[in-house]
Amino acid sequence: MTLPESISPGGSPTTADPDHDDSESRHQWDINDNILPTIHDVDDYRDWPNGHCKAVYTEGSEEARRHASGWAMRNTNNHKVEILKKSCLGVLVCSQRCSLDSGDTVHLRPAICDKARRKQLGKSCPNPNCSGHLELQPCRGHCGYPVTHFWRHVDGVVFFQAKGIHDHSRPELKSSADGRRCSPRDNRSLGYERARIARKRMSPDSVSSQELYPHKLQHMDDPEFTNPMVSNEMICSCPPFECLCGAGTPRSLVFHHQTILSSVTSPGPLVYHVPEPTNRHHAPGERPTSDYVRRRRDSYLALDACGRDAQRRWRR
DNA sequence: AACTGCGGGCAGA
DNA sequence: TCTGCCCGCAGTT
Ligand SMILES: [Zn+2]
Ligand SMILES: [Zn+2]
Repeated sequence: MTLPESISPGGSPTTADPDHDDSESRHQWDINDNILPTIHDVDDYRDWPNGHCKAVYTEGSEEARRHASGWAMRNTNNHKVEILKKSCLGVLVCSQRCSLDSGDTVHLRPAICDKARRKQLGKSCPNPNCSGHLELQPCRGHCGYPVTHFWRHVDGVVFFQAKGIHDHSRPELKSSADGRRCSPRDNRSLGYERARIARKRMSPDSVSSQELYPHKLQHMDDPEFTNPMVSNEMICSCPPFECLCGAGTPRSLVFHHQTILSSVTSPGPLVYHVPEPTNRHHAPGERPTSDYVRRRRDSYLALDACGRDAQRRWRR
């Protein structure tokens, strides 16, 4: 497979370092393999896996046993008994994409149950100063389809594999969604009681703070990954390292994304979006590290075929 | 009432 | 054949 020339920034070397120890080299298996390797060391459970990643858990992990995730994942028919498959439901957002003065935005957790989810849609935005309603921002993180999670139990170990990069913000955690479900003040239809709603404060867990980010490169597999370019306003699938400087809104980068977004008719992974020059994602004057260059290239490779399919679909 | 997993069935690639 | 997705069923929380 060949890469577009422009992915290689500034003529930097793009040879991969075979000794580099990352999750991809640690997990040489695929969830569909007939024989999975004997596992010696396992991973700590993570709420927010993102990107094409794998993990091995023990059945001692409550979350792994329940096939849990921070993302709202619903069971889907895999036509395979051994492998449980789930797909992402996305996130509930305000139709007006409102934000508080603090910059907080709405990102409620979609109900897993179809019936319950239908009831959520159309309810008023929890922001007292907003007349918007809740709508579902679907996940299109895997070739235009929802991100999928696969779970497989073999001899007491739990193999986990994810496919796709979520193109939406994180929904609130299940625990805080449960809390609101049980809270009587939230059980009424928001259409009826606007006055009381207006007095209600937004639940702190249903909003996200947009802090200022230091110049720092972060991998999407990082448990603490937060990409300001993946927000309700902006969709960017440039994988997997992005600079978090300036709260993700350096003017040129935003302009670049808007240009890209307006050139496609349907949202989805924009895998051929190649910011140019690549070191725009770095602190001014800093060269991209060879690690950055290598992993960026690898991630483009991983998404290459998938992205081509998606682009083809959109053009029709 | 909602969550979770299962599996039949259908459609499109 | 593979994948996405809809639907209903049943057991659990
Ligand atoms: Zn709103
Ligand atoms: Zn998603």
